[in-house]
Amino acid sequence: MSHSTLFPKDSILATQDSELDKVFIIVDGIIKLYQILPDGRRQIVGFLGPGDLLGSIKRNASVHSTAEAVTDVVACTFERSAFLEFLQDSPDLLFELLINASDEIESQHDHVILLGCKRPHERLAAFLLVMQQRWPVARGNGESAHIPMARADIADYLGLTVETVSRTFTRFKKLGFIALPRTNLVQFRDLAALYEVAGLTELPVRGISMGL
Amino acid sequence: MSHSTLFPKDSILATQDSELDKVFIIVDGIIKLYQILPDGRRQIVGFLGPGDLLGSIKRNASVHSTAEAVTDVVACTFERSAFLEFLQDSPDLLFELLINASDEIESQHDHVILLGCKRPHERLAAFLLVMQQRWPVARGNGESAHIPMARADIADYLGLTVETVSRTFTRFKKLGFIALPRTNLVQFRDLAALYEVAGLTELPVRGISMGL
DNA sequence: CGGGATGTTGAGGCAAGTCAATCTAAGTGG
DNA sequence: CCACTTAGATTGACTTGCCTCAACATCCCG
Repeated sequence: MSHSTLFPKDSILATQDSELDKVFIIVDGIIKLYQILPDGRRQIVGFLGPGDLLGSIKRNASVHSTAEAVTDVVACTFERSAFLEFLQDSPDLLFELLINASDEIESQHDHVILLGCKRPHERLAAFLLVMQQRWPVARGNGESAHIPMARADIADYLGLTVETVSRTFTRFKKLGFIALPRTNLVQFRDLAALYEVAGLTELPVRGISMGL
Repeated sequence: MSHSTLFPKDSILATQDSELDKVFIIVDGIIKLYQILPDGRRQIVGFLGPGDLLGSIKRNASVHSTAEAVTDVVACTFERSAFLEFLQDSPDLLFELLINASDEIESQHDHVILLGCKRPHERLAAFLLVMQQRWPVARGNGESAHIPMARADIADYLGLTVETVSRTFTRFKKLGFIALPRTNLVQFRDLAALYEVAGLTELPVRGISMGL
């Protein structure tokens, strides 16, 4: 009924505006969901990780975003038709999915607010804090987060340029908020300050994400 | 089990971060959903109109956005508990809601893309075109749209200032794309040009919106 | 017919984008 | 194992589009 598949880094799991007759549950790795405008501008609408769901529930299964593996990804693959049949027989799961979809709508609202009225340093601070909580990784001595995506990905997610993202990282370093032993390893030196900058008192607790 | 209520213009149907034990189905009028940051910045995350649904499905029914009537609103009101019971007994409706939630996620993706990488005139053009299709109103001689919300609402929805919105309206007038007999009546003079500017070939067809 | 709220227009500043150069890290092949 | 290559990240100089601030116009509503 389902089987596990390995998608190597940079491989495409689904393409913008094309049919997709599969539903994936991410087991390991990170996926980015993005759309590209005709002139090349790109917006990443979200990231998916272990436990998250990728695929359209709708009958006409056209997918609106491209899903690309940021790291090697292991995903559990279902045929969409089989997945839908299974759904028909278990209203509990159906309800569960609806709850998750509600959570996803809230997450997208957060993203809209981030893009609509926050400044670059607020955006990056919020991003780093969410990354830290969402996919905990092997930690060093203090609190730290592994950032699997490239600066360009962060930029396209936050609605900024790579240069601005890079400068903001440097600013955070100079302010003593973080340390950057490697480009993709953030060590938190002053979490309180980051929460302050991000305009958050606590991080929202949400269920699994649904990517489509 | 349910009853119709009139909410006068500017009245609040739900408040950010407070409990809401009701579920509304909008019968008439327009509602704006927004969040306000501690320092007063506001982002409108969406508008709801006839047929759209307002309220949380989750058990812990905390609402994350404020819902305010842009015009006089007539809404069909359900107790959330009763609504949930009714849902339990009709998996078809449950599935229907899941489809609508998927649509809503796509709409929010569109909004994210608009805020993340589009320029002011592209944002306004897209907004006007969506408004025209979404809630068709009594039309004049040519194609036109009634815009019930104030400039400040449009600005906060598009992530711009009122000044920029106003200037962009003026620009569209001068370019002959639209005419503005009244501030809230847009007559389309060159739809093709607006589609071009908005970067759209066709408008996405979506089901009802779900506001939470 | 006021008067306050809303919308428009103008002038100027600045934050973030653009362009360009440098630095770093990770491969790749001899 | 080390030189070479290349992609990614950082830093700097410059530009500009949108925001800010301010004045004025217009529209409602009492």
